[in-house]
This record gives sequence, structure tokens and C-alpha cells, in this order.
Amino acid sequence: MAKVGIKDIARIANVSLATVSRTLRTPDLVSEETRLRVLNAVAESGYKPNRMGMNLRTQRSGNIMVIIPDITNPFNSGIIRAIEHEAQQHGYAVLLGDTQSNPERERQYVDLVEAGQADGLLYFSGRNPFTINPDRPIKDQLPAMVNSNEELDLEGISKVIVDNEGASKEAVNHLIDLGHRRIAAITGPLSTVSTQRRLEGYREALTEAGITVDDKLICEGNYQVESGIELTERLLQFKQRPTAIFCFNDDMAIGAVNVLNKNDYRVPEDMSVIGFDDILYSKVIQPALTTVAQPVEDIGRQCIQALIAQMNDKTLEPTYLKLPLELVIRDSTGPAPS
Amino acid sequence: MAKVGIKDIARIANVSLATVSRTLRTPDLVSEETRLRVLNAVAESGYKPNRMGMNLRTQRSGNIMVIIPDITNPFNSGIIRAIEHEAQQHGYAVLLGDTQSNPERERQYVDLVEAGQADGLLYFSGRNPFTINPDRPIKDQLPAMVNSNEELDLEGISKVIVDNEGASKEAVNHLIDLGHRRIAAITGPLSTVSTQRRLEGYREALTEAGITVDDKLICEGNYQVESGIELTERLLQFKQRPTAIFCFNDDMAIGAVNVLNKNDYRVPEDMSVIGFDDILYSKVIQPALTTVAQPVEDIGRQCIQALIAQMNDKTLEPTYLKLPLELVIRDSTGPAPS
DNA sequence: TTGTACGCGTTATCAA
DNA sequence: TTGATAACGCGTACAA
Repeated sequence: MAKVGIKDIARIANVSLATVSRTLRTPDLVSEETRLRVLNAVAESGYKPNRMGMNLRTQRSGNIMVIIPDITNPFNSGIIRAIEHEAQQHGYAVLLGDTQSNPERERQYVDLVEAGQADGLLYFSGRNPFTINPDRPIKDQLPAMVNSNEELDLEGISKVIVDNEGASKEAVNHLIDLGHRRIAAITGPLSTVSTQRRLEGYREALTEAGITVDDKLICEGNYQVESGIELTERLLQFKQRPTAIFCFNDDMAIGAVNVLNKNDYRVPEDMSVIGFDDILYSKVIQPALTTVAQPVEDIGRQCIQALIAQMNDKTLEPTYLKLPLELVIRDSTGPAPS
Repeated sequence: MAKVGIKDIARIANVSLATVSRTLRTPDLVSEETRLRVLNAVAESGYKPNRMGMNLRTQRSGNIMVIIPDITNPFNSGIIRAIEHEAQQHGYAVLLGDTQSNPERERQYVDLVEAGQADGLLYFSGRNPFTINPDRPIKDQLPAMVNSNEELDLEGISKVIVDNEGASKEAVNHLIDLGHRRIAAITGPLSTVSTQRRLEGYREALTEAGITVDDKLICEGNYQVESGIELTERLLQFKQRPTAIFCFNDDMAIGAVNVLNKNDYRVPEDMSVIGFDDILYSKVIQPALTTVAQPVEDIGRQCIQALIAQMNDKTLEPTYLKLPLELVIRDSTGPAPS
């Protein structure tokens, strides 16, 4: 017995193809008697409507493409999980595009969306992968999409972002309140918008407190544990060492704490460390990390909801959602050493 | 200007639909002159062949479905990343099915595969989601698929698994060699095959060393950090405390180390801890975790290669691949306290 | 309430 | 080397 198709069902139930289709899509239009007959045939044969036929006919793939730099990062994987759940609830499946921040791969996945393999796009990168014609309305040239995490410099699309600058400022102020004045920053790539915003918050907080920003204390990392390790090692060699390190994500902060522990620095007595993201592991390392908590669940949920709104009606005005962040004070920050 | 389709290209290049298609799929069959003309039209108009039409016609979706319990676990996300890269290299996109071990969701995603939304299935669960008719050949009732991580009790499918039992035995032997005799185990769910195998290795090692297995020292966890925390707390209350804890994954081991640190147990002087998976964070916590390294990259790559082989020729014999594991000795294990 | 017939966009077959 | 046309599997407008 080969693959069972809609015409097999029609034959078994002794109805037309159309009636089979109707029974499955709009049961109300079918008499109870024939409906049961059809459903029986479906159940017994294990018939499943072929999605390719259905997709082509309805012009919907049922997929949502998620383009994200690195699914291995717990912050990202948390978002993906939330997205996946919410999408599934709405009847969509998630196509995963892990790009490792490679522009070429970003483009390839965007191509897939534009070819109709997905009905909408969740875009977590700040690089613009579209080639747009400035003479025509932007929105006609873009798929239904929502941008998040790394803000994209593009009008007319919905965005779900977080208050990077404000949270960064709050984090630094927390350190200043504890008496720190030499506060280092281990940033992400300076090319990312998240890092730019967090750096602004960092500078603002220092400036407002009357502390001169020392550019030597600003080290460009790449959001990976290893760069947290390397840059902390470099900071420890400074003659004028900082008394606190603000890492722009938890992975790098975990790397920093590791180096400090290894070199017999006590955290926070000798050096305070602060992170960003509040990933699971920041709670369970020693000492537990003071960090900025991101509303991972909410980001994922809001992204899907905004995207579905756009997919249902592309003429809708794009939405701009800015979510608050929360500083979570744990054990890795303390008074500056005297 | 609305969506540009194949017939637009045909009109612009002044050829038939068939020639446009040929130019894109089998350029060799087209004369250089017309080919250039078509390619020009394609480039200028930004035409992208519609995947839904193409999929229906070729009976290929270009997708691979990955069903996995929890993408938030670094071990899983590592595998997914490897899968995604390898799949992309072969021209496939990855459909992500994060099920949270929910059987209903496993079924839903399998349905999607059977409906043709994906050409193949990577299945990382030990629960059988298929309803098979024992009278007919099993292989005809299953999609092209590969099973990994949690071994599925099902004949006729390819598998990529690791030597859980052997590695577990090696880990426990390492502790025994260090003089430990009261060795606790914090397992995953007893319903999972991975836990069953690791438990076998644990028992074997103890038995062969002449140590009686004490069932009170075997605690059923769920592979999450929290359960590592809870169960370690419980173990510490025992009158006859163990001197070592073998956690069946790193997340729980990290939870265990956290509890031990908090309660002023020194690791490994007072208590040894061993993990499983070798996730990134096990290297950077204090102390660095002794653990069993899983070949994450290799698992992902082998899965895709085995799957593609099946997709290309479903009559192929299923392959059974058993990958070795490696005990990585770091700082969380040491001689048993006297 | 049901059936007929068309079309979604593409590729493959066949004939020219 | 190219073009006309059928077919992939389904949903729906229209007619009955």
C-alpha cells in the first residue's frame, strides 16, 4: 500500500475530492452523514493532507523563519524556545537560521523567506540583508517581519527591543553607589547596536557622576566566554587596575569571574563583576552574578505576536515595543576596596 | 510592481516558461545566448522561484525536521548548531521541534513530517511516536529518519548513539581509583534510555570493584540544574554521606557544586563531583568539572549524513553508529577523604 | 449539500 | 535547443 492521497479517501468514502477537502477544512458545510463517512476513511487509512499541495494552493507555508546569530548562547536559545512555543500555539513551525553572524548566511535565509519557504521573518541581527529600491515604498519590498535584539536601521518594520542604555546606566550606577570609580567595560563587538547602546549608558553614568571616562578601561570583546577571559587577564596587568568590571553579557562575566578566581582575587571584595542577560548559569556560579535580567519569555512572545499581526495584515502599521530590563543584585558586586 | 513570477521572466526574456526553468535548473541544456538573456531578466527583476510551486512539483520540501526535548540545554543546542551548519551545507533548512519531552508535541511534529513539510526527521527522543502496523514492513511506515541521543526501541532506522554505559563505567572507575567507595548517582529520568545505560555502567563499575550498590545513593533527577541542587541537598543530610557524586549531566553537576560550595564543602577535598556532556560552562566554573565529553559536532554531522543517505535512497540499509566518549579529568575530582 | 473544474508555480516529458 | 503541455495535491468558486 503506497502513500494514501485525497483521491483514495474520496474513493473509499464514495464522495468527490471536494467533499473530502471540505470535511477537513470546513466541516460545517458537510452533512453529518457524509462527514462521518469521510472521517472514518481518513482515520482508517491514516490519510494526512499533503502540505506541499496545500501550501501552494493557500499560498501559506505555515513556517516562520528565525534568523539569529548563535543558538548556543543561552540567552538566544531561551528566546528561541519561547518563540517556538508561541509559534506552535498559533499553528506555525519554526525554521531555524543560525548564522554565526555571517552576512552571507543571513542573506541565504532571507532568500528562503522571499521565495515563500516561510510566511514571516524574525530577524535578530543588526545588519541589513535587503537590497531596497529607495524609489518605491520600503514595505512592499520586505517580507512580513519583526526585528529584535540588535536593532536594525530600517524604517517600516516592527521591532521588539529592550532598554539597553537605561539598564546599562543603572548597572554602572550601582557600582558607583558602591564607591567604584575605576570601572572597566568588557563590551560586545562595537559594530553591534546592543553594545553601542550599552556603552552609551556606561558613559552617561560615569559622566553624570563626574568620573572621567578612561578609554583604556573599555575593552572590545565578542560576547563569548573566551573573550571575557582574555580581556580580564589584560585588565589585571594594568598598573592602575579597575575595581569593577562591567561585562556586556553573562558569558563574558563568567569568564571574568573564572580568571579572577584563578588569580586569587576575591569577588566582590577585591573586584566587583556585573553581567548582562541573567542566563541560568549566572545564578549558580560562585559568586552568583549581579546582572541585568532580560525578559526572554516576553521577548519571544511579543515577537511572535507582532509578526503574526503583520502576516495577517501587511498593511498594518509597524509596532515599536521597548521592554524594560531589571538589574538583579546578587553576590558579585560589593563596596570598592579602599 | 507586484511579485515577479516565472512568466514575467519568460515574457521579458522572450522565451517560454520551460526555458526559464531550464536556465535555472539545468543551464547546460540552454544555449549561451538565451541563457544570458534569461539570467539578465532574473537579475534585473530580482526573481526568485517560488518554493511552494517547486516543492510540490519536485516532491521535496528542502526541510529537515529536528525533534529534540529542550533546546535550552547547552548539550542540545550544541548539537542543533552542528546539525544546522551541516544541513545548510547540503541545501537543507532545519525545522525546529522543541518538545519539552511532551509526547503530544512530539506527535504533532511527526505529523508535519508525514504530511511532507520536511523530507527527513532527526529524532532525539526515546518515545515512539509512530503507530505502526506489525503486518507490514516497518520501513514503509516511517519517514526517512535518524534517531540519536535517546535510543528508540524500533527496528529498521538509522541511529547515531554514544557509549553511555562504557563512559559511565569509566567515570565511576575513576572515582574508585581515587579511593571512593560511597559514590552517589544523580540520574536523569529513569524512563530515559540514556539514564538506564549510564546506570548500568555505574552498577557494573561498583560491582566489579566489589562495592555493594546502595540504592539510597541513587537519586532520580531530571537533567535540570534545580534537581542537581535539590538532590545534593538531600544527599548531604544522610548520616552516611557519600564522598563523591556522579551526576548524569553537567547541568545537575553544576547545581551540585553550587550546593557544596554554599555549605562549605570543598570540592574535591571533601566531596568529588563528576558530570556528563562537557558543556562550555563546566570548564569555567570553580572548580572546573571532571566530566564525560560528548562529541557534539560529530553527533550532529553524522546525524545529517546518515539522514541524507536515507533521504536519497530509502531502501538503503539503516546504519548504526556508536561514537566513543571521553572522560575529561579536571579539578572536581580528587582522592577520597580519609 | 455535493460535484465539476480551475488554478496555485513549478518541473518534466515529449515533440518539434 | 526550444516550446507546448501535463502533472504535482490541494482548496474553492461556481453550478447543480
